[in-house]
Amino acid sequence: MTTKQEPEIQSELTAEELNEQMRIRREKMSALAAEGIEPFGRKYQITHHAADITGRFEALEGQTVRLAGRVMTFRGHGKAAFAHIMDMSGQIQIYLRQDEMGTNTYALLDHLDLGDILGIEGKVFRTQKGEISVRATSLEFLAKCLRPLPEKWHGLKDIETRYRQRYLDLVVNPEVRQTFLLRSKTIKALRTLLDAKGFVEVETPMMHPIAGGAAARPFITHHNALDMKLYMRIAPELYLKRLIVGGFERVYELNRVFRNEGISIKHNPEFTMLELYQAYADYQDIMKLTEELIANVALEILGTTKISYQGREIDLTPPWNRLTMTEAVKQYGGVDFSQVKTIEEARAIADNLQVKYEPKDGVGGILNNIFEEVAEKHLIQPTFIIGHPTEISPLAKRNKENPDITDRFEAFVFGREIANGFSELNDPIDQKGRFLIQVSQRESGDDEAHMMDEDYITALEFGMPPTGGLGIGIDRLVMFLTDSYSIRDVILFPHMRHKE
RNA sequence: GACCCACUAGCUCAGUCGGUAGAGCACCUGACUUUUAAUCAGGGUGUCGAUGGUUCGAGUCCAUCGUGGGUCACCA
Repeated sequence: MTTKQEPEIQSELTAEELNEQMRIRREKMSALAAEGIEPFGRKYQITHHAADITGRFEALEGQTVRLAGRVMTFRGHGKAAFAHIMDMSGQIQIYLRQDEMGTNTYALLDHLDLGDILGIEGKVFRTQKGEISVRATSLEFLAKCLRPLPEKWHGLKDIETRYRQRYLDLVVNPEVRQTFLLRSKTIKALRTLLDAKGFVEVETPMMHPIAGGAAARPFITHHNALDMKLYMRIAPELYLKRLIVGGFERVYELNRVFRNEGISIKHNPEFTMLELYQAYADYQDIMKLTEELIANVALEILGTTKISYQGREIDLTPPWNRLTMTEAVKQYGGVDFSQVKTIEEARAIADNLQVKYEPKDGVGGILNNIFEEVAEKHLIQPTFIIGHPTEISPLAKRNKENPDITDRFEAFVFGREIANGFSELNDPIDQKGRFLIQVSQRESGDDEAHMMDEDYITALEFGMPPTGGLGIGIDRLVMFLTDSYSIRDVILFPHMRHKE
């Protein structure tokens, strides 16, 4: 005879693992259960949020309301008590009296802890000190909080804990909540603006057989059933342009891309990008669209196009300044690159300015390095840099007058690239040639060079209309709009090393 | 990847010259029916990030490691 053996599950923490406060909270939880009250309750129908009550006090005074939220403060006064509870909208004070709630219900407060989530029913009133409050008639435990919350006055400051346990950050640091609400509004505003212009939002693959559309190292994964290598996308560009070939004239995708690169205050391995493509437009049209989009989002979210970032005033009002890369290098580096024809001349100028370059860099690559070194940091006010070398722009259309540069722009704010766009290269012969150059660079060790994408060339051979395209780094945009120093402050769960 | 900084109670932080581990909030006990950083009386709850080393003695000095942050490199 065999008996089914239940595996012994060690789900509860041992007494040694619990500190005093956690132990006491668990005891209170057990005490509630012993009285037949579920410490982790069920559905609670609310009638109002905290801000509804404080905002419409005159209309609601004396009326019965139901609200729910987390207990943030508690002040006991014997047979009466005050608490603040916080919901999505904010906080409101609750006044509890033994004679109004009944001795039994009031006694439940003995088992209450800061952080517990309660449902409260009561009447709206104003205290003698003038605070709009709810006079509780009943109380329900919706979730017991078994761990002590961070301190009410100083909040949670430890950066590691704030990122690893973002929920705590959100509970105790109201400005963090604001930042992420603003992020959500920014993304919504962008969608609304684009939808109004006839752009269609699409979803293209995040797992690519060939990682294209940008110069970056990809994350590599594996499909078991097909036994094939896949790359997490570094950009949706080549798929979105296939849709332009297919007749979608205005498309956009606003979602995550993944780049296997370093982490910094400006870089997270996964970040959010808006990419859009507009058929029959060129980079000039897209520049106008870019400044209009960003200015309108700021207006929508902040009510102004003049923002303050890290103590600097930044005016996002269109039109933004436009400067060619060569002009920028002349203005900020004092060197005239317009007449440079040979690699030797370019290297000499770079050496003179102590700007580094690699053997693979041509005249255009060196110009770009110099630009980044001498000019970028000066571009505080919104500026479009245009006329990027063809060498560093393998997907952009050549300029009609000068085939060595492209009809491309990058938008800089506070010295940081915030957008990148160009007239798309729709000539399949030229595109194949550019890919071949990339492939040879890749073979000589540049693992950020493009891979050959024959299928994309085939798509172009069917004919892609002249098209303007744009990419906007949404995290960086949100950083500006929320005056956030680090990209981690606008990403809910930034990348962290696995602990333990 | 290099360099610099941080890591002490649940949280925010002190900790002198190497000599028994501290404060505020939170928590516990008691009082209190309009408080709001409630107040009053009492109570320190700790693997000082980890491991070695020096020393009679290490939170403190040294080394290595871990995690996080910053600067640089990298990332057009």
